[in-house]
Amino acid sequence: MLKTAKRARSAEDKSIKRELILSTAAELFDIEPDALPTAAAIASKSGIAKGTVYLYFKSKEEIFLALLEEHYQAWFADIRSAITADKPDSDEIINAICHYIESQPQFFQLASLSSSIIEQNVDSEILLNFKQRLVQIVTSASQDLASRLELDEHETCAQLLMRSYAMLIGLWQISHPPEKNAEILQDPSLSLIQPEFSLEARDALAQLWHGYIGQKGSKSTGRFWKIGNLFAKAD
Amino acid sequence: MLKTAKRARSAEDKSIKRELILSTAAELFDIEPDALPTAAAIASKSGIAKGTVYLYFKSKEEIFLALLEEHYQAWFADIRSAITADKPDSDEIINAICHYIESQPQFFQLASLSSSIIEQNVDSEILLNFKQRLVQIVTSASQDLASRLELDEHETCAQLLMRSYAMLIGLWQISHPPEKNAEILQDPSLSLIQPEFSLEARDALAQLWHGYIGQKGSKSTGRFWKIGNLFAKAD
Amino acid sequence: MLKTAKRARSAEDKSIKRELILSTAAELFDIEPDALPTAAAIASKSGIAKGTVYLYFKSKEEIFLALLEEHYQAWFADIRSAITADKPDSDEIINAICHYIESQPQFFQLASLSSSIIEQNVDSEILLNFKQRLVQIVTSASQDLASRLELDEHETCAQLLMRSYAMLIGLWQISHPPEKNAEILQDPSLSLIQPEFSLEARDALAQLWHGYIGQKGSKSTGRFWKIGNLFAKAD
Amino acid sequence: MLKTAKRARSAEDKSIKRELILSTAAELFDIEPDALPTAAAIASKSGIAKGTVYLYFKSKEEIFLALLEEHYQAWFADIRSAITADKPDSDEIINAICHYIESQPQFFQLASLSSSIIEQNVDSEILLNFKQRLVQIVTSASQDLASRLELDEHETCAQLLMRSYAMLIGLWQISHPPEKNAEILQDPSLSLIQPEFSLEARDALAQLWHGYIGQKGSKSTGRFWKIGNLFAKAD
DNA sequence: AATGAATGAGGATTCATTCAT
DNA sequence: GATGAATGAATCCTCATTCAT
Repeated sequence: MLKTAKRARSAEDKSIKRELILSTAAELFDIEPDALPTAAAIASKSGIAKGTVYLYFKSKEEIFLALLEEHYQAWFADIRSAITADKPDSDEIINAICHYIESQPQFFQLASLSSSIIEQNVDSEILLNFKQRLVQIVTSASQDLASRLELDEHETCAQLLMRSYAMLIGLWQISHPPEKNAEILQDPSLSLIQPEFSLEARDALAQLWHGYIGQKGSKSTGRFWKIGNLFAKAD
Repeated sequence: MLKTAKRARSAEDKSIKRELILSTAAELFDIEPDALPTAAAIASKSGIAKGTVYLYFKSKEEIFLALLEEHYQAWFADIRSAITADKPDSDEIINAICHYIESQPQFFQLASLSSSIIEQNVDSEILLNFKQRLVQIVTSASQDLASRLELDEHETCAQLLMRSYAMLIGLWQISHPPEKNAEILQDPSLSLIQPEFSLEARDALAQLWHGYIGQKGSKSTGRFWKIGNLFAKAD
Repeated sequence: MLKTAKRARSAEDKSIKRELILSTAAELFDIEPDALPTAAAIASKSGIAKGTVYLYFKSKEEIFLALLEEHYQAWFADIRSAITADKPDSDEIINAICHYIESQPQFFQLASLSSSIIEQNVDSEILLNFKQRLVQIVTSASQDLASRLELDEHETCAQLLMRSYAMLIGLWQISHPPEKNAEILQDPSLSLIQPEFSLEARDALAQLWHGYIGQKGSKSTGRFWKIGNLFAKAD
Repeated sequence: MLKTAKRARSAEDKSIKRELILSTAAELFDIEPDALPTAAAIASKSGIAKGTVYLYFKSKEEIFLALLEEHYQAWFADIRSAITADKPDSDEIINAICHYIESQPQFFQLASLSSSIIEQNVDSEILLNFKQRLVQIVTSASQDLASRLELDEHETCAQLLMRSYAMLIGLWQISHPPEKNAEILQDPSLSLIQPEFSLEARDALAQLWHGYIGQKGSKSTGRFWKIGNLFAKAD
């Protein structure tokens, strides 16, 4: 009993320490969001030895991959919980999608470094596992969403979510230049290629989803969807 | 190892040398597309001295910003030239958009490093100028496109192009993991979150543009557009 | 005649250009007095081509050696002209010595880089010539001073000047930390090892010269010197 | 190439390694006294990795600042220990001052680079701390010296030491041209402005201290001092 | 498990000087 | 004489990761 208790507590300790590393990494990244904090900084700020960090993560980037995974999970959870109506209209969905991104700017800031920096330095297998879990998350959310929308094809729903993600991450990168240059690039002459994220995101998503409804939904009666203003003319 | 004229006195000579640096940088980046080649490699492969590179570009990243600008220009030129019909339908436009991206994978590979790496290390003012020129390019192309489509609002057209770009860059990053991990991530279980770029891009663009037509075009007679299959129901 | 005229003007042109280089170098050094300006900066600011600079000076440091020589000349000229009285007292002499140093801070700023930086990169022969001319300047000034003081041994006078110079250059270096650190080193706790130059210089010189009078002057009647306050007790 | 204990865990081990770096830096500087050795050279000659050097010192210049501090400490210690007599005369003091400088030419060679090179590249705070410790050393030595001389004003004593230092560092720079030019500058025509250090230093110091006694000491009975030859006439 | 000392590969950039034009 | 394009040596420091303790 003692041993299990001890083991259990030890496992808990481990988990706590892991979370400590993650949260410290997150904090530091928030302070300087244009680059991943150094392993030394994470160790020192969390009060853990550098070597210890590497007992919990095989590489620095793995820390941020884990952080990113938490964000993906939280994002989809947020989407699911935000869609309260049984038959949400597109505005509701879009709001749900944007809510977490806007309230947790770290998410997309990190996601924007994913392909260029993080994935470069993560063990292939770890990355595969990460992506497979991600598929689960997306799939599960899509099924949920599809059922709420009383749609049969949850794959299409998943695809729509992925396209939304792609569009959003693209818009994020366009609209968030490195802090160092942020000020000078505020210039209004650039508004076309550097839009304000929130507005543009919602509008662009509405367009994308409208296209979806136009393509796929038109075959249906359209009753499934309470179409928001933007979509009013689509019928 | 190429030997050019000993000294570039004329503006033309200088331009040639500048292009030599750019093309060498491009070549090297093609060989290892996950990171920018080193300044030393670029110099040595061009057959010029390291210091000379810095006569033509203030930093290594500026080389790649210039390369990227060439790609943007070529892209929009390609789009404009590919749209031959007076009143192109959406398929034609989408094909035009995708053509250059597909035939010049370097373009998006580089563009994906733009915000995370290139813009970080480029002088603010240079970056501002670059972006202002980019606005010109986009604006000009939008006006051209709008006139061909007999649309009044070229701003909307520009916006649509930007959204298309955002979506495409997002899809590119999703579908192109670092070479190092490419093989293991071929796993079909990941197809949802790692689609084949070309197909997905065209389909997603169609959806986006369809949404545009649905939203904006519905006000018009719709005769302006020869809507492709995907849009068949939109009439 | 034409030729000589031309030659003369050309020689004058040359001299003008040389002076232009020197004055530009001086200006730039004033702006950032902790390091020698670059050859490129001097060329560009003076509107002369980089290569041309090297037609007038064999190395960058030679420019500053020449500038330094001008300062030495001006300094000794200033000393001689400032000592108006026929039999100057020590205060007068000390004031004369300090006047130029205080009004031309560039002089000692440059002189402080002389042994560690300038002389390192100057051709041996040039340096020898420079120093030989310097000896002339010092000797001549000493003779003048000695005669005014009605002293026979001008060598001692020269030696005294050299010691004064050594003390002053040492004090200058102690009291002028690099600009970058100047603020933080203002701390009054450091006043002992970082005195205010002007006050300390005058006081220290007085002490040194008093020592001279004590040693050498005591043999004399003392009538040669109108001893200032500081020396009042020495009689 | 020396091999020390693999890892310096204890404070003592670390101190040993730190000293290893310092002594290696000193050795290399002795070999080429006109410039600071490179970080790579120090590392390689100590048999440790480059990165390790930066565990012990934040910058290369900090190494030499530390070395300089050791010299200052040793110098003042030497002065104090060399003055054995209870009431030392000025010769004794001057000998004490000169002894270390002459036996450790590295000291002044380094000190001559201090303001122009070392202090430029050292963190402000480090430099402040260094100087504050230096004040302590000087103060403590002055008090000791003042008490031995049965003088009340140890501040004056400190000031005198500082002036002596200033004079000596100035004389050192004048009399020690860069090795590269040393030979050609041996020319006897330059003896006036390039004296032999040891002789000139002692004589100049004597003069300075004599001036001190003349100014300050004259008020006293003079019995405190066994005045050497040079001062004989001052009474 | 934890530590933190040690590693050492890795790369951009500056700038005095030269020399082809 | 003038130019300014070309050169390329020279070097510091960071930081992810390992491994002896």
